[in-house]
Amino acid sequence: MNNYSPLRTFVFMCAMIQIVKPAIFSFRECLWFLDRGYDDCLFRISDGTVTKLIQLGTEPVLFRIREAGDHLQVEILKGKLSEEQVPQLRDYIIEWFDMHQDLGPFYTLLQKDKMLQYMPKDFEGLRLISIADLFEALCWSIIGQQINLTFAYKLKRRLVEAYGTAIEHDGHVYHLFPSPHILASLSVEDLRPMQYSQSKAKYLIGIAQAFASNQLNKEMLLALPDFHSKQQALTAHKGIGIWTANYALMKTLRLAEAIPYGDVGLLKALETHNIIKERTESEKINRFFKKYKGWETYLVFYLWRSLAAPAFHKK
DNA sequence: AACCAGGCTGCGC
DNA sequence: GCGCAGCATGGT
Repeated sequence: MNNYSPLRTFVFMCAMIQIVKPAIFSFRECLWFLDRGYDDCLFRISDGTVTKLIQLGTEPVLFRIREAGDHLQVEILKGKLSEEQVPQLRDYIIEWFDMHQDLGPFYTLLQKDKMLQYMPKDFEGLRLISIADLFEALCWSIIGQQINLTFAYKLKRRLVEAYGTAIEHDGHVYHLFPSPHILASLSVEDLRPMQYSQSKAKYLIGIAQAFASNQLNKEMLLALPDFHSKQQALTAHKGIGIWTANYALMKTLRLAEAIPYGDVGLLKALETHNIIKERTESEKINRFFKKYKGWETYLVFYLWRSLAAPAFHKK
């Protein structure tokens, strides 16, 4: 074997991965956002670490990330990684916390803005947390349509606990988001008892069927040439409007132009920062976002961050 | 107890 | 193409 690498073998056997932190990156800020008072069932935050279950091969893998000096340290708690899966998990984490971006230019823009110039200091190092799985992102945004987030997280938890693969570790249960195949086989009546509305249940099952029959997937979207065609590929499905499509394009493909227009959280934040007075001032909103070309969804994410309860706001 | 919530569809113009 | 009613259900 001429490609034998002692270091790589060592890393593999210890089931430990290290990722160097980029500049302007705060693991603490990212975890704070993930844990900002809601009850997300797809990871667990504790003592400055986050623990999550994912599926890379046939077996689920449970991993935990902690901060250690200038890098993140990833520990495998359950399951085995093949040698090819080590870099896959690395890439997954880098994508999850959007570690490739250089936030410098974004902060320069924010500093020019009287109302937002506090953000680079107060939210320093916060990254746009992504949802790598397009199916999960779409389901989550459909679940979140027109209901408050507390309730939305409850609905998600019921779905995940009923249909997602679960493993237990150290007294805690960890879940995978249910596969399209499983959700595609459900009927509306299966979801009604979980307080899903008739239409929401229908939309979710319809999207699951589109994924299960391979009419829709992330690769397909990536292959489309421009933003508009990606958006249309999504809004072609029942239950996906502009808001839902853009939310998914923001969280999964991390596209800057995927502004979730009409989002009540966004509108509220624009009001509290005196950027608009009425929620109907769409021209004003467009003009505002023009100043942030290339960083629109990052700005949306930071505006969402600004909505979090002041009690959580770090000094 | 009214009003709101990280909207969408279908209809009438 | 645009505006708007109707929807469905828990939170505050």
